[in-house]
Amino acid sequence: MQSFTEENYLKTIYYLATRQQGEVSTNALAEMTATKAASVTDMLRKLADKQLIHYKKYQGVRLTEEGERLALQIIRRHRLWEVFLVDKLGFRWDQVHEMAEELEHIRSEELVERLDTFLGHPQFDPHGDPIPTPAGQMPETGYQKLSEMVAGEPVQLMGVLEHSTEFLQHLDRSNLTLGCTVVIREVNTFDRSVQVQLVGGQTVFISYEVAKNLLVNQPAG
Amino acid sequence: MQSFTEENYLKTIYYLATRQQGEVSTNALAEMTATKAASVTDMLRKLADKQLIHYKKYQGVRLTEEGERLALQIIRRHRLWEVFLVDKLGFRWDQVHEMAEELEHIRSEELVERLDTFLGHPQFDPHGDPIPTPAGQMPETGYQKLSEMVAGEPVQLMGVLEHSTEFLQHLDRSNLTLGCTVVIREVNTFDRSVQVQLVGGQTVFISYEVAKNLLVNQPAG
DNA sequence: ATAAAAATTTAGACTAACCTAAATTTTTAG
DNA sequence: CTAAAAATTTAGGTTAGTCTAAATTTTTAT
Ligand SMILES: [Mn+2]
Ligand SMILES: [Mn+2]
Ligand SMILES: [Mn+2]
Ligand SMILES: [Mn+2]
Repeated sequence: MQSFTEENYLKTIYYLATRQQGEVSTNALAEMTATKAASVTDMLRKLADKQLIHYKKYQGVRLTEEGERLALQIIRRHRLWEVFLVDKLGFRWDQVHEMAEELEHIRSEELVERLDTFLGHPQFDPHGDPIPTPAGQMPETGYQKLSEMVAGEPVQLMGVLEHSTEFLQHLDRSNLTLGCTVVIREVNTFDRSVQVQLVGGQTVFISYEVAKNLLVNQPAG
Repeated sequence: MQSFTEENYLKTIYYLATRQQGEVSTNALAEMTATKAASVTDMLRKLADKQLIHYKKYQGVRLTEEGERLALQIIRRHRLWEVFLVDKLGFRWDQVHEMAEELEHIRSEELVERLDTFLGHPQFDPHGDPIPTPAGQMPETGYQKLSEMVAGEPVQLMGVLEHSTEFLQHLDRSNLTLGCTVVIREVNTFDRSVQVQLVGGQTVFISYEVAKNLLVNQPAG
């Protein structure tokens, strides 16, 4: 049985590990959890004692199998609750993250499985993130960043890498909705901004900062 | 902003205050919260500092208006989540209390009001307990204990005073469901047990221990 | 009315999760 | 290959919420 805090560390270690190779550093964790490095060290020793992470002093940290299973369980709960808040209660996709941060810690296997059934076994959360399986597997998506695509291709907007209210509302104002198909008209070599055309014909300018955080796939392949 | 622990104390003070006259005692709180009297004293000083209770050393405790408002807000959340778990997720009425104990602390005004709308503004939780208003008023029910009724009257089973799994499952096995109408056939003067007849004709024997925890009203009046 | 019993508070300590400042180890740059 | 910089850990504290044991106040019973 883990505390809220321990669960949040596991989730954060998972998150950072998927965005880099090798071990996760103490400083990176301190920044993400908005605490100090000394506090992180304390917690790492505790999680290592519980066999949830591999930890050698000064060498960074990596989840054990059990630690990863727990992290994915928490992410599963987070994403299912987000689906509930959007699909059932009518919240917007930019409003749900903070509530899900609390709901993800409600501990009941049966609750989360019944919620999953109630929601119709969704595969993705409102931000396009895949929902881990009950057994603790993260589905592969094969999505690519819009910022890495070349002009000419039609792509479908599938997910976001940034979940802040500001970013999501910016997409709403640009008429960029998850699932929509766009054709890449031009990639500006100077600032790496992208110009895309929506199915309706509207042209949207997307800065590199934004394109970097948009996940797409190619409907053809 | 209160902690989980402070919220639980407020709720417990409210609960004990409605079941007796006068102030709530330190020992009663210690028993209900499964802590020790010394710990309760610490917390009472803290809640008094925050003006959530009236507290004079050795004299017991009473909620302030603000304290009562908060207590009722937490009870409102608890009962709405219980309705959600039973009506939407299909849990039985004897399974939901522990989960609601956690869910009641999720802090978002908008969440609870959207949940209320989603559930169709229910007036009662799965145990027949009235749901406080958003403004923090506890609706009056006028229900009476089955143990105080006399033979001959038809009554409707409206609520329970005991929420344990064992008690609720006992009612299920006795075919006593909320909302059902029964006629009181006999009240045994020796052990105060009650014999009632269901609409289908079945006769059920109810011990005083059980009858004391059943709330009914008289359909006529 | 007073002594014993019960209830309550105070004193002093513990744990989890955090902090700052100092010490240590690793990395980087000349 | 070393010295400075950066990262990390250790040392020593803090706060919330809990505990036990001792002191104090209130209640009860002769
Ligand atoms: Mn989220
Ligand atoms: Mn999400
Ligand atoms: Mn309950
Ligand atoms: Mn209830």
